[in-house]
Formats: sequence, structure tokens, C-alpha cells
Amino acid sequence: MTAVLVIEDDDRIRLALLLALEDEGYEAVGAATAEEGLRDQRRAPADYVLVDLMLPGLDGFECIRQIRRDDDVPIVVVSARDDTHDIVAALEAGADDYVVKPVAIKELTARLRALRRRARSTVAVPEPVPVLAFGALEISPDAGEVRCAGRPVPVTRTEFRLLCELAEHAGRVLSRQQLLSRVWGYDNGDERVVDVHVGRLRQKIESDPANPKHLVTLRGLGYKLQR
Amino acid sequence: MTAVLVIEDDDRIRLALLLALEDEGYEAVGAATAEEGLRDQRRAPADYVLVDLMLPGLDGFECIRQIRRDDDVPIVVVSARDDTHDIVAALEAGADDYVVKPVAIKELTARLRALRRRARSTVAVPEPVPVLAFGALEISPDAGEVRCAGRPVPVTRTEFRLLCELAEHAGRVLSRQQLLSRVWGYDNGDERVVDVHVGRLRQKIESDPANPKHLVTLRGLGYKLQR
DNA sequence: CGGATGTATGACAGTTGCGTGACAAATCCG
DNA sequence: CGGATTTGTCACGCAACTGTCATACATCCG
Repeated sequence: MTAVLVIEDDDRIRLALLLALEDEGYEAVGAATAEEGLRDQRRAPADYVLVDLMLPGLDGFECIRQIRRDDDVPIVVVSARDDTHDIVAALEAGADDYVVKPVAIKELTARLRALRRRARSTVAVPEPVPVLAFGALEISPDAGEVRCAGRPVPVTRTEFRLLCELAEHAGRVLSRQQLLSRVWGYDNGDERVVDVHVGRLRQKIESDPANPKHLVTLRGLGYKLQR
Repeated sequence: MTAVLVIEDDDRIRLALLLALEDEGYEAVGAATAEEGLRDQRRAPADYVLVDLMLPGLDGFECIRQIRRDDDVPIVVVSARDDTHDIVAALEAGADDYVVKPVAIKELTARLRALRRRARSTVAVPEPVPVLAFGALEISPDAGEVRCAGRPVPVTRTEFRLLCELAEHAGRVLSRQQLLSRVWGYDNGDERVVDVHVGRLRQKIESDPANPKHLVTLRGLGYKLQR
């Protein structure tokens, strides 16, 4: 049975979605807050997550980010707002799709099926591990490995996640705030933490840490990883 | 470079999409019919396909099915119709996403990025960075980079923000007050600050700073950036 | 022509942003 | 339990940036 977690604070809408999904043959579970949904998903992971954006307490964007930190489950935003900014922000946060309420249940399930085709099968085939290359620097997010000129470089967990985050947005500046939020999960905090870890990372992956080639600083903007 | 194939019979819409995608850093190719699009995709496979549903001859649904027979490329339907039946049918035919015209280019590219995360093909392709071009002058807000005739130009944070603000409203005059407010966040203050920074920018990006080509002064009005 | 207004630019001092080494708390691991 | 590793915080110092000012230049208009 395919399980769907619905995170939506409006009782009527949540109930309607749950019933409709069950009619379609899914096993549907509801949560009224992001906190509740996150707990449910950690305890008993569903195959899909539907999430509203406007939630009391933790909002939908943050909820998506938190799920994505350790779960690759397909996430569909179901929101009343059809503002481009919201759509872009939700997808950037890690959502796979965004539909505007009210949505036809047939469309919703069709979108879930479309996502299922793409969702990485949990075990199944041993996929070739994707490698992100930056000159001599190679990063395998899936294998948890960093190599520099062919030789493996030992990096700590935080360093690795920082590097992956930068690699995933290769060529783009990420502000300290963004990194703090995506790597550490802090919404506000001392940004200097980022500096320190960037510095340590540079010691390991740059041939001349004082003149970084790949992991560069953009004064006043943040850091970026480039070729 | 990431390539996108746009299959759309309406010349104006197709052209608009192609230009917008190129601004966002993609290499965009157009096709006016399904047949033409299928041939293009077979000959030189793009990384993404955008397809309209209402096409002369072979329609969009059939086009999707034919592509899917031997190609796993992410397909996004861009259609004027928002009928549930069409959406379901397109997704069933093998499309990955469905957006309704008119669509904001930012949303479209965000959806492409979301798809890229799922469509892990063998090679990891980094997302292209959008570039705003003014003759030889290239500005990439996302990368925090300014290039002049291909050469990177080091600009400070304030200069960069000022330039981005002007670039975003290319061709329009922005008063000192507007710039002061948008770049500096001041609601009132000494407007001379703007002059100074415009001057410094000119030193860096204009070949003859005394006779600026792009960053021009409109006496009594303000500044504007032009091609 | 000549004053008035608007703009460009060089110099400078105060401020900010960043890299770094040191250190203590936290965590991992045998 | 105890050592090793990792992590976050802090303070210091340098380099780069910013805003202000004074002065010089350009343009407008009677």
C-alpha cells in the first residue's frame, strides 16, 4: 500500500484530501502542523508528502527543508497561493511539485504517479554514483567522498555537507545566512561559524588555501564553488 | 551548457520562451511542430523538453509518447488549457510536469531545477547561471560576477548591488532617490553617495569612463544602464 | 558672458568584513 | 571511562570598502 502524509492545518481541507486519497487507493495520514508532520515522517516514513505552505508555527518552507535534510521522499506543495515567489521558494526549498488549491484529486494523483517514475527506487539497481567535478576536485554526494587530484581527502561531516551544498549550487553565491540555514538548520545565529568551516575546508581542498581557486569568497555576498 | 527544446507552434510564444530561457543561461532551441521537435530531439538530444499540447499535425500527447519511447528526458507541458483531463492525460502520456500559460520564467526554471534533482542521469550537469548582457558587459546576479569582454571585473558589494539594480531596470532611468532607497535602504540621505559609486563603477566597466556607453547620466533625472 | 545648478573625481579616515589561531565544549569511539 | 576528533566561539589584525568632503568640471539659462 502506498502511504501519503498530508500536512495541512485546515481540518476540512485535510479531511477532504485524506478521504479523496483513500478513495484512490492510497493509505493517507494527516498532520495539522509541520511539527506533527515531521515527527510522523521520521517515525513512519510515507511514500509521498503533501504539504500546505501556510501553517501555524513552523511554516511549509521550513518544513520542506527539514524533511529534505534526511529524506528523499517526493514532496508536493498544495497551497492556495499562486504567487511566483512562493512557487520558486518552495521548489528551491526542495519540493518536487506545486499545485494550487482547489485541486482536482485526479490531477493530484496523476502528478504523484509522474513523480513516482522519477523518484529513486530505494534499493533496486546499484546506480552509478554521480560525481560533481571541479577541476581536480571531485565530490560524490551519494558516496560521501571527496577526492582531490585522485586522492581521497578526509573531511568531517559538517565540512562535507557544506561542500555538497555549495557544489549543488555550483557557480552561484550562497550567503552565510543561506548556508547557515541549509547546512546547520539555524534560522538565525552567528554567521562566523560558516567562515571557520570554509577556512578549514580550504585547508584541505585548495592547493593554496590563501588563494582559493574553487571555494572563493565574494566579499559582502557569501561564498561560491566554481570550476 | 544545458539545452532546452521548445516545441510550440505559436511563433510569438516560442520566441519569447527561447529568449527568456537564454537570459536564464540555457541554450534554447525551438521547433514549430511535433514532427520537427521529434527530429531535433533524436538528432541532438536536449536536456529538457518543453511542449505545447495544441500543435498542428501530431498533437502534444502523441509527441510526448513518441519521445518517451526511447528517451528519458524530462518533459514539461506548457499549455494554455488548465483542464484536469488534459493535465492527467499529459502526465499519463509521460510528461513530468504541466504548467499553464502564461507562466513566469522564474517558475519554469525553478520547475526545471526541481526535475533535474530527480532526473539523475549518468552525468551530473550543473545548473546554468542566468546572465544579463549589455554588449560586452555581462552581469550574473546569481554568480555575483561581472564580466567585461569575457574578463571578470572585481566589483565591491555596493557596486554590484547598484549595477544589478540598474540592470534589472535596463533602459529606464532610476533617480538617485530610487537607487538610494533600493540599494542602500535609505529613505532619505545624501544623494552624492550614488554619484561616487556610479563613478567608481564606470572606472571598472567602461572602456572610456568619461564617455560612458552603458552607464549613462541623465542630467537632473538620474542614471540608467543601456545596451 | 557669468552666475547658478548639477555632476565628476581624488583623497582620506573611519568602518566593516574576513581569515586565522587558540581554546573549550561536545561528540565519537574503542 | 578516557583519549581523539570534531565543533562552535572568540579575539586579533589586516586588507578592503564606504561615505564625506573639497575641488574641479560641465551644462543650463537669462
